[in-house]
Amino acid sequence: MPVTCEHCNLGRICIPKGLTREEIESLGTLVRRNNTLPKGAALYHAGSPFRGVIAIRSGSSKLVALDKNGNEYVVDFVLPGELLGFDGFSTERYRCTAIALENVNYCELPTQQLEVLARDTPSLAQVLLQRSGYQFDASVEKMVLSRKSADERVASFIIHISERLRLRGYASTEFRLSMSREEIGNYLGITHETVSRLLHQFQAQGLINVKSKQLTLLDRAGLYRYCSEE
Amino acid sequence: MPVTCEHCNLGRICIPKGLTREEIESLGTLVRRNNTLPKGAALYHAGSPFRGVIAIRSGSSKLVALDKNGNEYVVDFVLPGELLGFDGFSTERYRCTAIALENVNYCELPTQQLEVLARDTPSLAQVLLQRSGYQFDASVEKMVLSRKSADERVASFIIHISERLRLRGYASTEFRLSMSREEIGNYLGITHETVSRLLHQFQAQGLINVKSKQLTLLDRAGLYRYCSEE
DNA sequence: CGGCTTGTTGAACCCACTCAAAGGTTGTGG
DNA sequence: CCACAACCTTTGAGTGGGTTCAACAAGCCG
Repeated sequence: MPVTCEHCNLGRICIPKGLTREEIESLGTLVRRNNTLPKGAALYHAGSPFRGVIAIRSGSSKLVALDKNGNEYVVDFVLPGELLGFDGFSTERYRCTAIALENVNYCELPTQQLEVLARDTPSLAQVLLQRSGYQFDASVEKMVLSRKSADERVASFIIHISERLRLRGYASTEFRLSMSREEIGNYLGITHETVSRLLHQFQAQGLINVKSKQLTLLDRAGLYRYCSEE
Repeated sequence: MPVTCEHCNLGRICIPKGLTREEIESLGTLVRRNNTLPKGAALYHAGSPFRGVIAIRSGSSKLVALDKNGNEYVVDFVLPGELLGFDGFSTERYRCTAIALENVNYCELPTQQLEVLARDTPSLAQVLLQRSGYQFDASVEKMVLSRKSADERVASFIIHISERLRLRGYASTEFRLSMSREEIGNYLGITHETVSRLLHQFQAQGLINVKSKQLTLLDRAGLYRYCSEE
């Protein structure tokens, strides 16, 4: 069976959601499917021209922004089945750099096609606007999180990753953190030492099990209690 | 002269930017113009159904999110000429509550019209996607800011407000901070005491002049030097 | 004018950072 | 397949920026 949008196992969560069968078929003819990149490679670079929206089929990625002093800021992680590229819509150039955290397989919906398609398929515009809105919602959550203490941040991070994996049909109580402690800390606005300390504190409390990058959720409710107690 | 989109002094920065004359005219027939709300009133409430996109014509507003404990988080300030409502696109319900910081006059582009219009006017979808993308860019900037020290945050805040006012044709070196110290601190992720201390430190250094809510920028370059020194 | 919200200033404290050093893991080349 | 190097992770001890708590001053509105 060919790898088409119609038969893709990401169908329910990727762009096609909300489109008719016909629309998905015409979408399928425009998408550049089955691209691969090795760990550490960039899906796109900050400042380069907007190419389109990308869907991660397998592997994962981080979205990093650089400030004028060259400091890296991890803005987001992208898990399998999730979209990226929304940081290129406003200025036609990407605001961030997207780096593969492990080997990735992805699909690309090029801009030119996107404009044509949005004209012929009004619901695609709706879907894209909706997805773009998700980004805003996510940024609100992150803002709220950035006012919390370090343990709340780490607890929320684990729960959040777990939820996102579950939503996409992956194991949600036992998974691999493909990013380093440094990257987690950068993302959460704390140091990697603090991340390490808290992961081991949670383990000592029997909430999780960590062995290097492998994580097992033992007591979701217990961990959840950390996510915004008074 | 009637208050139409075509003749609005916000034309260059509001939604119409990028649309043709004909498109602006048809937009004008759908927009609900010249609404007013008193200080403290809500333009919309978190959880209520998405009504559409709103453009502030005069006055200003804050966008606040509530967490499950009822804590308020100031997510953004909206100045005259700026748009709000993007927090409603993804779930069809607003994620945040928008409160007027002073009496506001605003225009509203209702959803139903928006869908009709997006079908007939592909470039409107483009414009909305672009505006939605701006929101993402802004959230990246905020994330970067949230890793900085308190003085960098306050300095950046002043510069940022000033820039936005300048962009829209208002005085950029002498203006009123329509929000309280508490709200600034909440927005920046620091306490109101720290905001107060830093404003007065900047004044002591001759960078600004503050008298209650009135602010004068004396040394933009000097202030800018705070915005991300090593 | 009086009461109330908002803003300012001081002093003590605490959480997360910094610095440092030891232990693990991963990948590469001999 | 082992050895080495580079990187990542863990753990400890001391420090500091911003918070907290508290008291007072200044606007603001009835």
